Amino acid sequence: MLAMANTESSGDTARPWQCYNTAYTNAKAGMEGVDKEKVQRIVYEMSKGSQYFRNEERKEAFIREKIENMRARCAKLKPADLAHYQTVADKIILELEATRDLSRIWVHVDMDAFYAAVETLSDPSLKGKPMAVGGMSMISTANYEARRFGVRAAMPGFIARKLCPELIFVPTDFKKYTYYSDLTRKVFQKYDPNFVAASLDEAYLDVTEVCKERGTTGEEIARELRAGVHDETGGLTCSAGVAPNRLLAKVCSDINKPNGQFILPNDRMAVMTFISSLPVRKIGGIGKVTEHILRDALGISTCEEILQKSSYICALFSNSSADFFLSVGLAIGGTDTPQVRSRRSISNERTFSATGDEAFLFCKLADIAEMLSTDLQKEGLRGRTLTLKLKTASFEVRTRAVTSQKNICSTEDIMKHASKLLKAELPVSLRLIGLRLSHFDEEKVGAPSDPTQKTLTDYMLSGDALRKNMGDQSSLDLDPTDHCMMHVEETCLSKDGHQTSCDYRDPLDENHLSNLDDSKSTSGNFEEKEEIYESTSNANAEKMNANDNQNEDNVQDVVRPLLGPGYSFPDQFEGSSLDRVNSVTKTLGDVASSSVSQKKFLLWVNDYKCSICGIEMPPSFVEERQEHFDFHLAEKLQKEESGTDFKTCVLKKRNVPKDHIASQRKHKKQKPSPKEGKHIPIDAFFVKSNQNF
DNA sequence: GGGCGCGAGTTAG
DNA sequence: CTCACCTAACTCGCGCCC
Repeated sequence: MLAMANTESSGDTARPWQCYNTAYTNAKAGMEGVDKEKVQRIVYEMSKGSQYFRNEERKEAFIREKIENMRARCAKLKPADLAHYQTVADKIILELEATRDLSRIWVHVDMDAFYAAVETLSDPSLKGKPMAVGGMSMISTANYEARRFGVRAAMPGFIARKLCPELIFVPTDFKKYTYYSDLTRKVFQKYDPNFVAASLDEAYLDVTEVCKERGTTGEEIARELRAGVHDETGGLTCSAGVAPNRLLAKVCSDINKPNGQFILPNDRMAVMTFISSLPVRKIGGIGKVTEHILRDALGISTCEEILQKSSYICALFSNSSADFFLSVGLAIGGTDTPQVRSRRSISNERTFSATGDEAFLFCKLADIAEMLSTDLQKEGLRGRTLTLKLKTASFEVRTRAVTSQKNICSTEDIMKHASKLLKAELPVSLRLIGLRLSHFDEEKVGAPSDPTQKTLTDYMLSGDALRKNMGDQSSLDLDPTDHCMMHVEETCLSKDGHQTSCDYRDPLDENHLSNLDDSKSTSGNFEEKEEIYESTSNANAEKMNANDNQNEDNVQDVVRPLLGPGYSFPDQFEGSSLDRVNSVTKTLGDVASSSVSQKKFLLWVNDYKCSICGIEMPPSFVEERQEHFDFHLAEKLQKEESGTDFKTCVLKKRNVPKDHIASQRKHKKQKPSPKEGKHIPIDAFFVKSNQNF
């Protein structure tokens, strides 16, 4: 964050890096004694000039402006206003104080450099050497040896290597961490059967009862528990914080990291002394932006100062924010029995090298839709609001949402809405696409969310990161689903999920047209909905299966005749074999649904626009080959093929009675199809193997 | 003026 | 040799509609 006061002459000239602070230039456990200035300088040198850096600057400027506004508002406050806000603050403080509960003993357990420690356990030769779990583009965790160089989680690997050239990179192995996490949880269970798992390597335990039963202290319990974790896991260490509430316990577990513990007694005086000198940044929920705002707008750095400036807090922030800040100042946190909060949304996103190739983007979108659908089915969730997230080549993030009348969960339904949203943004050059589903079906509320950490790790598991870190070969056998949460009953579960989802989706499909009409009349969200029709004819599906075994020799042999003269063929498809053709005939569709092993092949058709291998085809191309599009790719096919080395092909086909099309067209803004009735336009379809172009 | 939908921003690891 | 900065879930505030 910018250390300089906003109005002062900028220090850019002398030491520009001092102004460039990212999340990971902040001190973390194990980073004491790090040459912070040197780290900052290197991070700055590596970053400056990049699109990422420019975007960071843009964000910073925005925050500075926000702070400037707040300062202006502060300056305008008259003594009478301040007196008013002081009474408001005092009232809130009294109310909060009344809720203070010092009767519970909470323990926050945090594994030390968890992923790195697990990796060292399975490969002892790593011991004592600086090591990071992750790859060149992102690091998940660094061990303590590496942290001494300033390397830490959420830092891009190439910067980490610059900071520490000796750094050993170990790829993420989620399965392993889940296994060890389960071992630690077995230990937690003994002290609090209702413990709250915050992530794979963190948990909160209410040990009040255990302490009573055994007539012992939180300190003793923490010691015993840590020893238990160490034994059970065969050598992993953890740190613990013992305090009267979860907010404090979390802060405390960080104090004597690694392999240590800190106890804050259940005594108001002790608690207040502890909190008063604590920097606000140490509090969970206060990140770099909030820290910046508190410091530069209000001159607040420690928790004590929150209370001292409580009138300003109430004057500047919303009720809920003010409540939060004041409770932090009072060191009041959660002490209740953990209410298992059901998740509110579920999402999936992927980063790739920035491109404006629409075919590629739709292909990515389909991948993400499928992954999201898989996750939804795993959890048995359906939701109404779909949000598309985009990150442009310049790192600007956009989100676009739609809320539909019915709950959705299938890949098709997701794509139906997602492709609309994406289409509206074209043309754009993107480096990330994500999809989120929220607004869940009420009947399914209460499903406990899996607190498993799915953050940096997931990125490491995604094809993109793997590809970057390893050769093409190795990513072939990496099916991301392999690494996903290992429920023991996974297979049965996912089957059930599938079944149920089909059960309720199929009737909807039958009513598809009327559904569309309904939602159209009741909601303005789907103006162009009429474009999309699906048809999943069983006859066609069977036809396809009958021809399932057909083999093709070469991508080029299939595609070249379709391209006709005048189109060049990208080199990278040279010699690719079409060994997994699974459609009826040698049509475009076949090519599309084929896994072109090792090589990415992509075909996209949309409103008479068609591109093959990134080459855009003229409208006549599709028109001339109309018969080739007359096929369906049944979902069945996807299911059968999932788990093989290629992903999926989604086809949206317009296949409705002529008169219906005509009536729909009336509402359409775009120009009607040139040969109405004869044509069967296809909305979009995609294919991919696991490779980059 | 409450509820809802959407978009942006924040946090954590 | 070079290149390379993530992902999930939440919260807040605004604008719209009844």
